[in-house]
Amino acid sequence: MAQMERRPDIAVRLKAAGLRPTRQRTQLAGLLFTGHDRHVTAESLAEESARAGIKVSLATVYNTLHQFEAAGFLRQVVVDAARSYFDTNTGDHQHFFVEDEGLLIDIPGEQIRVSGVPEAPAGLAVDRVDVVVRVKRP
Amino acid sequence: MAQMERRPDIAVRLKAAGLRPTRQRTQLAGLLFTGHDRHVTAESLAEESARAGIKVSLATVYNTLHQFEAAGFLRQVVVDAARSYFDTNTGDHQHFFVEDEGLLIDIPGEQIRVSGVPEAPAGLAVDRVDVVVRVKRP
DNA sequence: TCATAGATTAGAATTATTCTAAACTAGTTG
DNA sequence: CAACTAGTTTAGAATAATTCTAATCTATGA
Ligand SMILES: [Mn+2]
Ligand SMILES: [Mn+2]
Ligand SMILES: [Zn+2]
Ligand SMILES: [Zn+2]
Repeated sequence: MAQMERRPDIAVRLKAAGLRPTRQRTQLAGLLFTGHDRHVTAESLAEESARAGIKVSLATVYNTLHQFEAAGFLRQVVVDAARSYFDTNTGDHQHFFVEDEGLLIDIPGEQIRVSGVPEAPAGLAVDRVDVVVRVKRP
Repeated sequence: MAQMERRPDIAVRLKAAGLRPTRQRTQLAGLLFTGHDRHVTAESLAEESARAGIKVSLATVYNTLHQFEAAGFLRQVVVDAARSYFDTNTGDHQHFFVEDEGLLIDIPGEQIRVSGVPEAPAGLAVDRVDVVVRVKRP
């Protein structure tokens, strides 16, 4: 869902995914998909919504994040045992993770290469290859 | 902590790490470091301990896993938002993660290569590069 | 054997997330 | 437009992994 810039467009895309363009979903999509790619947690998106004057419960933020993920608008990134991140960039790319700040930074997919991945164990197929470059203050 | 096979050896290594070789720590180390490398969760290790007749609380399992990690005997692997895995293989290697089963399988470090990792953002240094190959039933 | 710093533990607390079930609303139908 | 209803939102309860508390134990050196 690269450019979900315009509101009417948002409604169309939500419908196409079988999701009613409710006020909450439309406004959350507005935060998430207007402008550049972003990485959010349920908590961070809820806080941002509150600051933006969007009235939405935390339960709905969770529901919406999962629905957007199922629709392919978001993808989950597992880097921290404590909380889940959602990424508006669903294309092929990887991440720096700044552990102390809980901050994710994109690494373009073309830039990084993983080779020598062995064949998947019998009966299994590779779903995706995730690379996390953990960085710290030296 | 590649070979912690003998009990006397375990005590020595625990002491070297500033940890008293208590019954619980010694027995948990016996489970973890005897034989091949393994991947455990707090829950799985607690269950295994119970089956083995080791009397230890879940709180102590958590404490011990974290102390062993701090001592460099274990390392944490973040692959699942729901729970934390600990790996007795602290050397350079990567993982297959079988999502449906919650199973981790080692990929030797020499086998897999990551190239094109961009320079870390200003003020930060690369701590480690984690690769997770997520596999599924096709 | 004592003293004591360190360790264990039951149970309470915390935290992220999910669930429940009641109130609401978008979209359809008449 | 009014009525209907399936889908949605939400407060609050529930869950589950993990951590904390503070009371009881134990490894160890004197
Ligand atoms: Mn989920
Ligand atoms: Mn949790
Ligand atoms: Zn990203
Ligand atoms: Zn491993």
